Amino acid sequence: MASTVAPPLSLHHHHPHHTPFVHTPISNTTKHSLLPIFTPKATLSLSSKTHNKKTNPLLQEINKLCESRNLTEALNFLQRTNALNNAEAMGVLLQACGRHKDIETGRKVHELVSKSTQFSNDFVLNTRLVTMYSMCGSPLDSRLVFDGLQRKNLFLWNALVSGYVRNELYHGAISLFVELISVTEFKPDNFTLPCVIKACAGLLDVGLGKVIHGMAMKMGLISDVFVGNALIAIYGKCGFVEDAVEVFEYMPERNLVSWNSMISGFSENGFFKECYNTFREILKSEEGLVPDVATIVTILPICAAEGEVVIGMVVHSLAVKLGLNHDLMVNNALIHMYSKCGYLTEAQTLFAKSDNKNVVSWNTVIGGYSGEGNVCRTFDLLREMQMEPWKMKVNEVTILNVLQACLEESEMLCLKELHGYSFRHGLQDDELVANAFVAAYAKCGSLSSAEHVFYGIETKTVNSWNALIGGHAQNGDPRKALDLYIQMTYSGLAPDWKMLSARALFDRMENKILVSWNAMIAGYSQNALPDESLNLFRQMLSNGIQPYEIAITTIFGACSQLSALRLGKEIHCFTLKAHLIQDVFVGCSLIDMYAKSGCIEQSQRVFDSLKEKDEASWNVIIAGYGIHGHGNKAMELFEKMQRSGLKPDGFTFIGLLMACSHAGLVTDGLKYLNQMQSLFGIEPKLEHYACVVDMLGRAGQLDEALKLILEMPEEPDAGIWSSLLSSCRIYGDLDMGVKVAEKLLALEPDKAETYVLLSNLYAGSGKWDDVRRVRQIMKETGLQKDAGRSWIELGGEVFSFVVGDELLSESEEIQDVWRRLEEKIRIIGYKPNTDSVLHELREEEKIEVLRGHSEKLAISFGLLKTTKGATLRICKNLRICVDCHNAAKLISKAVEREIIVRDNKRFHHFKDGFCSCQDYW
DNA sequence: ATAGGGTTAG
Repeated sequence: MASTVAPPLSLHHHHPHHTPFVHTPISNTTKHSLLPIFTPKATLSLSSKTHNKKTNPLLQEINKLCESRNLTEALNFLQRTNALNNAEAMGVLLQACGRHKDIETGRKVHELVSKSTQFSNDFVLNTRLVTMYSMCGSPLDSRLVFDGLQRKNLFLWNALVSGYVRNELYHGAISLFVELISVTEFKPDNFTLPCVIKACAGLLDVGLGKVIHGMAMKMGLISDVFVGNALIAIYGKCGFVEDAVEVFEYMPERNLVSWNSMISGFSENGFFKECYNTFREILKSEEGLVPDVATIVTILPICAAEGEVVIGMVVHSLAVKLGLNHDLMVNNALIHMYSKCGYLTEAQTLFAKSDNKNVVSWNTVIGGYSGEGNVCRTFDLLREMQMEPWKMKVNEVTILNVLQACLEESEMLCLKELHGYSFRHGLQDDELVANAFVAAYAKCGSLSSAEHVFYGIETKTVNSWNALIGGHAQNGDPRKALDLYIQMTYSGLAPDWKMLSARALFDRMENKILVSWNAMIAGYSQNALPDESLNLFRQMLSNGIQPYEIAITTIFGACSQLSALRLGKEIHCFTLKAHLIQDVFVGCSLIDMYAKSGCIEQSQRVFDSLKEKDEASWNVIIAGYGIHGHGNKAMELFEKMQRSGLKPDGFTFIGLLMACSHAGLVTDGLKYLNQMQSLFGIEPKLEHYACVVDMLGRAGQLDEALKLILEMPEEPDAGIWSSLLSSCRIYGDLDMGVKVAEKLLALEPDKAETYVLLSNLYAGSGKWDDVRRVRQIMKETGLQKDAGRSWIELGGEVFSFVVGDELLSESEEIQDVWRRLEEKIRIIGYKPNTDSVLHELREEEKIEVLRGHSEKLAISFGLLKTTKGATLRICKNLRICVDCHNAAKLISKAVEREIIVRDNKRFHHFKDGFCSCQDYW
């Protein structure tokens, strides 16, 4: 976590990108005179009436009854006192009906009003009727009142339009507005426009918003605060912050709402520093602005999002000072802020102390615990919530928040329970809830459940599609995986699972297959997954749904997995056409895709083209150079990143340490591990230690690696031991290797990979008895090692080669190509290196085994199918062996081709007889 | 009489 917290409210200077948003106080002499000056037509002549209200005993009584929500009583009172003809009293009552959403009483009053000839044409009362109905959530009734009138005025039109907007009938509101300006004699005024602008905002239609903006200028209404505020709001919501700032800057008069709207707009668009600045300007403003509930409730989520608990606390104390902390929304926002910042105790205290709680309060406090994966506490609170005497009703946010807890620990049972629960509460069809379940099931490995929910969604949105595509991208195609799994069981690998139904098998799969058979499925999915994802993607397009950034990001992820460069390029073009290219997430995944497809230069180009670079953009390019073995370049970028004003985070260091590891930069790697904590205040996590252990191991410093494992504050996991074991194998340290293997097998007894490494370790030391023993164990337990496998993408199609593959129709041809190649490179020094053939075989047999290695097949096939000079890009599921590495170097020279091989860890660029890894991998 | 900004989830 960041160790430095900005001083409260005397905040950071502007970020270089954000400099346009500087608030300059408006000087009345300059800008003001350029603008048409708006003068309100209405004058204040109500003083006698308000006076009347205070002294008239009838009105006093009505007001009192309305205040205490006794609306029926108020109506009875009017009837008793024969005051039903008192327009003012009826008006007050209608207003109260609206305020308290009492449509029953409202209807009764309506009936009385419409019966009376005296009232039926009363503009004021009818306007109040229209408003009453819309406040009660029945804009249709408003419309009926409106349509029933012979004569209308602008007040009535405005009341109807605003009622439509209040009830989110945005299209309807805009239609009414069009009708108003085209067929009536009325001119929209400073009341009409804010409503219409809000309707545009509700539809996220900035285009129309700009049209209204233009109208406001022409009609001289632009200087109205309400119009200006509405414009600030729409621009902020639609991502047009610059326009919002412009409106704000040119407003001749501003009020607190204007400032609040600016904060909100900045926040919506991620300009958090500007939020604080604006907030600070409110506090020190010369007009004596005082923050209100809206201000507090807008600024707190920003502190929450940024983890700025110190600022949050300052806001908290300010709220107390202003007496706003008892407000429900403020209290909820405070609870949220504290829990998001990790101060759960404070959040809990505020929650417990407040005697005024609503669903949001409960949801927020639940969200605090679910966010940190506290399943028990989350479900306890959910139960507790419904035991409240007034039966707190759960809503879709409750489900979404509880769901979070299941996700953290992949709690499939909880997830299902929760799904059932949401059915019982009729929340299962909520768009967000349904999508969340698709994504959650997918994440927990249950793609079929995910699909089930997905196909049940009546109107699938972009997000529904994203959830399922994302699931496929992460887990592979579940149907095919299931088929594969059944095949496995029939081949005698897991006989006890044979009797189970296919569905139950699948349920077991979440825990078993994806973990235990991870390698096998990964091998399969690398072939099938991008197709599946892309099919869904195309289906989505043909359904007329425009992919958003997330879908694109997922597709790039799928391309990255396969090094499906052509596919990736296709989608790159698509993003250019769809104007999504400047999205930071898209940019980021694009950089990653190119890096993982072997085109680090393309990554750099995309990176350079990004107007806005965030931490993630830097992280991904640093990591990209890392897997390509360009350690120095990665370090250079790491320095540049800091100079650009961005702070490296945990992910940055993973990329950086990996880069050091691949390039053998041991000293630098150790330096960075130290600096992480001392200089940047980032606690190294297991992943970081894993990189360093890997780095030391690769460099042959096995003792150092072991020392680090034993000294690090976290419990080493299987990944770390496995990496050390693999280093022991490379450097032939049998003693340490055997000990490490023991550790590893205790942690993960079912992992074939461990046995293979161990067996290879024995083989490397010539201990063939032990090799046989290990292989026997594997046979008995039914564990199978992954076959070596390589892929090559040609013309958008993926060709896959398994070691010793003879099934391919071009098999003869390929072997022929290889024999000729072998002859060519023999002349320039190729000697088969049989050290990596870890079987008990005669030398000639070993050489024959070498010839069948999948990468050699893929290279041969690639040369056969491509034109002279074309670069070959090959993907391999395991580490490339010494012999293939040697051969590839020489081939690159002999046939003057660049060959790029991605193995399971990194890239090798073979060119002119050399490899980019400088034979260190 | 009619208007603008604001809490959880995404």
